[in-house]
Amino acid sequence: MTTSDDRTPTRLRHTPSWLINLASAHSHRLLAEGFTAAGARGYHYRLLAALDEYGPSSQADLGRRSGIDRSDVVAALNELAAKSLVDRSPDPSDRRRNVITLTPEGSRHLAELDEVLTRIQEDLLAPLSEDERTRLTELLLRVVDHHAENRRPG
Amino acid sequence: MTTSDDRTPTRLRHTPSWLINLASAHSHRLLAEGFTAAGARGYHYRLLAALDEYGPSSQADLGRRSGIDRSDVVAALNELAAKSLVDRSPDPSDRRRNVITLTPEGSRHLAELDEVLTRIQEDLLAPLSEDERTRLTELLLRVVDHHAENRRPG
DNA sequence: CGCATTTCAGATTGACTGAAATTT
DNA sequence: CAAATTTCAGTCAATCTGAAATGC
Repeated sequence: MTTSDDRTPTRLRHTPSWLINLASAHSHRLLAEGFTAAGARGYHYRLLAALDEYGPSSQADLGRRSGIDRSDVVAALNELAAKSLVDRSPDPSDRRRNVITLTPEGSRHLAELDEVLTRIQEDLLAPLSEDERTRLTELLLRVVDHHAENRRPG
Repeated sequence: MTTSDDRTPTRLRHTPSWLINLASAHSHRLLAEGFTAAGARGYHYRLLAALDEYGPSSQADLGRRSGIDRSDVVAALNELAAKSLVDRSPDPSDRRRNVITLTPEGSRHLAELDEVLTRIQEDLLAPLSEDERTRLTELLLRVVDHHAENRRPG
């Protein structure tokens, strides 16, 4: 990123996909700073949040719920397990699977990251009023849901 | 990506940074498909658009205007020059610089990519009315401008 | 001298592909 | 047998860092 200042090509300046991308870049930078300072990255947060919300899960389920590719779930869980934030053990009821469980340290870490995330929202949406934030969220949710629906295999 | 279906962690489902990121992922995927089919990628479009709008420029200026790192400008221009979409020649008035110029083929290609981009907007914002699209654009523009301002050296 | 410009070599992150081994 | 799961070995685009060479 680093643009959309007054000299950005005008054809882009009002193009939704461009603005979304820029906004995403800003949000991404803020998140990366915050998460790095807390010793994590985006994939870690998403996996921990999914685990917290759904309880112990197989890696494939975690991937589906967090929107992370099966293959990247493996790598990110390796990192989380190395820090004892999750536990990985074979599922006795289906020996293809691992059961991933959030550890107490993992929960604590997730709480930290939740705070980071909350702080980032404030920062990211600073120029908008409460009402405007709500409207933006609602509009984005509809866009996102629309495309999510048109992309489910099942 | 691939989520925000009904099973996305609820703490994320209404989090603006998450929604922005998901929307960006969708838009990114659509753009990548469209641009790849046209034999280009994002950097190419941004450089061609900046050239079209500001006329012949140095690489450093192009980088500032398109928001692309100096170092990546070099690589992307190599690719554009190899396809004769831009011309690169030394600036006689400042021999540190190259002058990059859009060729007629480059203009034609840019027109193609503009069409792709227009089509993508339609696709991306399909679930929103005209009014809603305008509101979304306006809200995003304010967010983006806010962060752009707080990041200019000059 | 300090500064701007171009270039190269490299790293990182997020997203994704293909294929193998195992088990259902 | 077909299908699901985990894993590894890669690719790719976008972003950014550092350092060198050249010229202002």
